[in-house]
Amino acid sequence: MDKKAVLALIGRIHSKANEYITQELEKRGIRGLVVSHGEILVNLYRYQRLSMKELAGKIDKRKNTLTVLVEKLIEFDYVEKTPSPEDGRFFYITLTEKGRLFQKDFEEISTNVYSLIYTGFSEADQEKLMELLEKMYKNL
Amino acid sequence: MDKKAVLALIGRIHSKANEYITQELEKRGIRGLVVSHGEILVNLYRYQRLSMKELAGKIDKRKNTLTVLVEKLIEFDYVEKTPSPEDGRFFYITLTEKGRLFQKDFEEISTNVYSLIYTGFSEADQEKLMELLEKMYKNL
DNA sequence: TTATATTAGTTCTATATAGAACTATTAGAT
DNA sequence: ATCTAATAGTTCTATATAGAACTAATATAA
Repeated sequence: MDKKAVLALIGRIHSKANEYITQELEKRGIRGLVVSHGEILVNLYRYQRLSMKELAGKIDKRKNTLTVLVEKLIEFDYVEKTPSPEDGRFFYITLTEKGRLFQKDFEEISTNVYSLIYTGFSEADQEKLMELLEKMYKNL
Repeated sequence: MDKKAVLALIGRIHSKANEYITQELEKRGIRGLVVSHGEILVNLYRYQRLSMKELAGKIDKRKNTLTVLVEKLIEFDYVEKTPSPEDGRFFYITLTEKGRLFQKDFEEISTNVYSLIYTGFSEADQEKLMELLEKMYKNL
């Protein structure tokens, strides 16, 4: 195979994986959300409370994109946004009860997608792949 | 590093690489085009004449997306579209003179981006990476 | 031969995403 | 203390992308 196809391949994996995850979300009745919304929620499961800027950093998207993504999560009642009392520029995003309710689903989907993509991969392969991709990312 | 970060990493590489390529295009005065347009042109450099459906297959995008992408390439005079005389359902996309003129630029950009991302990679690393990514893609 | 199915492509609509310009708030310099 | 910088976030606009429904043309089956 042509080694010059690696970027195309990465793009295809990216979009196929997103497609798979979106389908898994729909299977569990989570409609209208895409992977980026899921990444936001997963970060909130881990950190409980994050500002817009922190979230943007975590999921590697611009802050205006975050505004749109979080608006949707608020609309669907997964998260809420409250202004910081200490610094009027900050807004804190936290999970609602409904948001917390879906934690298990998101964890299961994550487990499923990883066991799918890593089918046939040894531990060493998984580590090697991460190592090479990290090196590639740092080159960019 | 968490092996469960591989999809996020792939997404980041994908978008960083696209960003880099778009910047390289702009440096050479090619404005308004993104990587997908470049992929179309590169396929036309190789195959000269392709139908919309064939192009969609080559760049792994839906046919309605192709319609939009090709419209832009026509608008900027990189390609032209002519109906097939044999089968009225097909349209053939071919390069214009201006399109051919930029072949060298696209090839240089491709060479540059690959020498960038593969910095510090041995031949064996490059092959291993392709092998692992192909396996991952087939799993999806 | 004619009816049906398939195929190539477009149109319409929705949306994630980003760039640019903007507001509002806080920090820093003098 | 006041002026300027920086920072957090939003709004506006543009666009790649896809799903669904559509048109037009060809292939297939009866």
